[in-house]
Amino acid sequence: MQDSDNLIELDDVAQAFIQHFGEMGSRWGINRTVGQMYALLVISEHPLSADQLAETLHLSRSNVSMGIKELNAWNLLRTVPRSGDRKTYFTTPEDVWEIARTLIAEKRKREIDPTLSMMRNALMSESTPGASQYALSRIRDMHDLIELLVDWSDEMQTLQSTRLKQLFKLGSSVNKVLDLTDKVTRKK
Amino acid sequence: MQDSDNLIELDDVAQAFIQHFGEMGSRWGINRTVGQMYALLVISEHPLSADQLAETLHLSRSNVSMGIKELNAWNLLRTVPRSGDRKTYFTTPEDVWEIARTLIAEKRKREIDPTLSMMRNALMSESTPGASQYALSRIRDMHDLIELLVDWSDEMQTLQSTRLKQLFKLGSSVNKVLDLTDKVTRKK
DNA sequence: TCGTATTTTCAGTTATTTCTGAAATTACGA
DNA sequence: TCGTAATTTCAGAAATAACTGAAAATACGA
Repeated sequence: MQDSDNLIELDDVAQAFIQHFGEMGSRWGINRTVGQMYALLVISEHPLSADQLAETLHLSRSNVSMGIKELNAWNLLRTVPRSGDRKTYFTTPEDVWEIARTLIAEKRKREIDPTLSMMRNALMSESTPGASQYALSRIRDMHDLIELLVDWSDEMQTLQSTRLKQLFKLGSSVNKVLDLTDKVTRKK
Repeated sequence: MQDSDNLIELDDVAQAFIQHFGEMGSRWGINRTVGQMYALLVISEHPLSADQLAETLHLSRSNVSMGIKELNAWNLLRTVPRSGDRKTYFTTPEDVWEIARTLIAEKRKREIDPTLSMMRNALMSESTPGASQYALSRIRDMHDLIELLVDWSDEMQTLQSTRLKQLFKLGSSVNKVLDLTDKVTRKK
């Protein structure tokens, strides 16, 4: 079957959603077309083929191919095979919490870990003569803050979505719980 | 005093730190030179003039000017006037937690709020005929998740740094506290 | 295994962003 | 208030990123 892909019809809401993801793409560090592709896949009830993505979004087939590569590198796609059809169809995870987890993990890998390790490195060479003590202390502050957040985020990744939801809903009233914990654990 | 700015000497650690921020800049959605400028200011013990930034980092004066404008738009700079000197000198907040708070607030404003409001809009027009129910439900899921995180983040912003540190250190053992809270508050 | 539908690659083009020098503007000390 | 140091603006140049079509590679059904 070579060209019987049915073109996807986009209603106004879909149109706006896709366009927005395209425009925000640059701010989020992905390119326009990749943003649009993901947006379309998210709101599409059925898996789509690369051709359908290209046609619907008016992109070249090769552009879509690279976009898929990119999204795969981010672990953001699910592939759906169809028996008797050579094409591969793509969709996104149903659960938005799963998507969020993936995004956080991948962003961390790309945007944070390299920086952490660079800073760790700088702090190791503390012996290096000539390195400003002030600079090192700023770097240490930064390193420690980021490490704290990253470790915390790792632990959150292990919690179930329902638990996470509960925790986030709690918000700053955690404060009170902490007060309580303070008194209970009685760390001076 | 027109050209007696003393050039800043960069030791190896400083060099690596600055270069890294330059390279990561693109991933973080800022440009190379702005990243370098901020890195230098962070690890610099004393405030620096625009000329010093330009000289030290080998940037044109006009580029530095635009960089400062950008960093100001992000609320990431402190301006230090010097009596008897027309130049303005720049530095960053000392407290890395303050910097983090600012970054989070500004990123949210630029990268999340617009999306939230677009989605809210889509959900309002629920009456709009022709809009796919499936799409709307995915948008609602996404909206609710992001709103939850954003609201939580807002509340965190109100906590003191020490409290935040405590909370993040607690990590997933919050789980246990939650169990406890569950039992205490006895919400079915 | 063969033939072809499907996907990927990549060199070249187009679009976008970043950076610069020169000119205009601002603002401060004398 | 004047003169000039300091800063900003901006049009064009340079660098980077995104996108395309054509050709190569892959892989699946028959």
